[in-house]
Amino acid sequence: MNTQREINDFFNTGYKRYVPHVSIDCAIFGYHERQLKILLINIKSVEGMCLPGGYIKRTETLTEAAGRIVEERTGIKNLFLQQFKTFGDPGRATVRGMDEKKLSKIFGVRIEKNNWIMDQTISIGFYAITDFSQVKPKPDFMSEFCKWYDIDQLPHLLFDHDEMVKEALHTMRLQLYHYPIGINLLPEKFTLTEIHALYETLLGKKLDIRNFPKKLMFLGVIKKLNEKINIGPHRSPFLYKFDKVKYNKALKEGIILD
Amino acid sequence: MNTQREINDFFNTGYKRYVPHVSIDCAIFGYHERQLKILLINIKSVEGMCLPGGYIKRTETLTEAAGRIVEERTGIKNLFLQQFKTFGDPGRATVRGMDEKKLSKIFGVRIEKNNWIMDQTISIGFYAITDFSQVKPKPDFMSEFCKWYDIDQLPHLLFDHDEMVKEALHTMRLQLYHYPIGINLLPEKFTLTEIHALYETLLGKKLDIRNFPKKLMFLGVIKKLNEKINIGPHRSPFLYKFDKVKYNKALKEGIILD
DNA sequence: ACAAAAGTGTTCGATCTACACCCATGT
DNA sequence: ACATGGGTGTAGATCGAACACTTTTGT
Repeated sequence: MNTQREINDFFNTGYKRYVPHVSIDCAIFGYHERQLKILLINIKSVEGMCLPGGYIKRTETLTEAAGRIVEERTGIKNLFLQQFKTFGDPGRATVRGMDEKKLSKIFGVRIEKNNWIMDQTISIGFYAITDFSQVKPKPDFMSEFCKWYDIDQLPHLLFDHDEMVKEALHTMRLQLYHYPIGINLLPEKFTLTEIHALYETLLGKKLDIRNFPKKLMFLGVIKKLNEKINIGPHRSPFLYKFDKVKYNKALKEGIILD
Repeated sequence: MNTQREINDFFNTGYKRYVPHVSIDCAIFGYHERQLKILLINIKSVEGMCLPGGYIKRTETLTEAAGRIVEERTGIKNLFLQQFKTFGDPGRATVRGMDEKKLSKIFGVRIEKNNWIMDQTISIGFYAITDFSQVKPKPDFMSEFCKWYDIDQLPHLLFDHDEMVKEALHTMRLQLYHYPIGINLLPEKFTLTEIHALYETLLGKKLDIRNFPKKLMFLGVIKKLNEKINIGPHRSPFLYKFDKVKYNKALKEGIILD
């Protein structure tokens, strides 16, 4: 959605291609070297940031739509996506001082008060995680900025997106040991130290270095290789990789422990 | 929604009061004396059953809407309601042989192909549990039947409602020890045997009678009374009741064990 | 030899599971 | 006294948490 024509089409006839009144908002977490961030965008001429989102094409499943939205902002395909909650309280999406006149001006289209985009919207929350060092965030046509924010230095967000982030984080942390969320965040072969740092960062707490490998190996999604890597003036660590077979099984079914 | 006028209003101008393209479907579980059932309705002149559902008023929160839908079918207010998943795959709601002509005939209103009701809909799933012996199910204006079905003798359901039931059951069972779901299903004062039967039935598996009370007491949501009840030619069991304070706390926050 | 990071094993307590017998009550 | 359902305790296994020292490597 880059040309003016596409923008006009979106406002004028978008309701034919998209399901109106329903949107998807994505909490896209980014990890790299012990840092956890989240991708935020703004809305042109509106003060404040929010989660990237979009509408659902009438031909897409919800997960496909979320995947497309994530890909549009990050360029990354096939991320693991999880629906976490749907938000629809009345007034959730109102922004002070944002109306159809302002929008018309910003986007160069005549937008009426009854435009499909102006109506009440219910939003389905999805979360995903990727490696933020490999991502060049791309704003959508409605926004000027699209940037990674440190998870514990977030500004207050627009709409009900503070609550969305809270729920997304909570769900991600609950699921971390039940779904193989970690792939894509580490190189194909990685050390115990690396995956340990990853889990500590995602969970936001310390994990005992001696218990951690036991747990991971017990879950069975990673396996030790007979290979070491040279890391300079230190003992060379063994490499590990994800067990693709068990990993893909876990993606579909979750890791069931009882 | 009982008079013809209300029905006309619903099809003609319902989109003004309700959020179009979004519905709520409720898996209403019913428990009584070791039986677990679920409430199903039909759609006039359509073969097959499905979950009761409805639209969201523009002034309601999602949970309020779900509560109203549950109340309309059961007469019970203030049930514990939990959102479990949102469903929106394209084609999820198509029924063979159901079109605007047939609907027009059934409801005595002219319904055009572009009526708001005919468009693609995304549905938010909620579950609730009540005591089915206290409920006289009421069909809605679209259906002739509204009945309790035994959970393990369910027919195949319309739309994607087989999957909804599966997900609802799964979520309910996961949450059973984390939310105080059991109230409303037992008399105010109840015996260990009664609550034991309840949990076995909801979980669909045997629970050791000697370990079970320890767990429940440990969770702290019930407390033993210094009272017994006479049950005929047998030893008189003690009575228990829910600890309202801890119960309400758990309703809001969930029961956190770690 | 030293600095830096990797790697590893054991103990303790908590929790879960399995299991069988005596008690209270009304007829 | 008997039939019926109510109620209770313990031992063993498993799981999770806590904890400190030795090994490897390059300089």
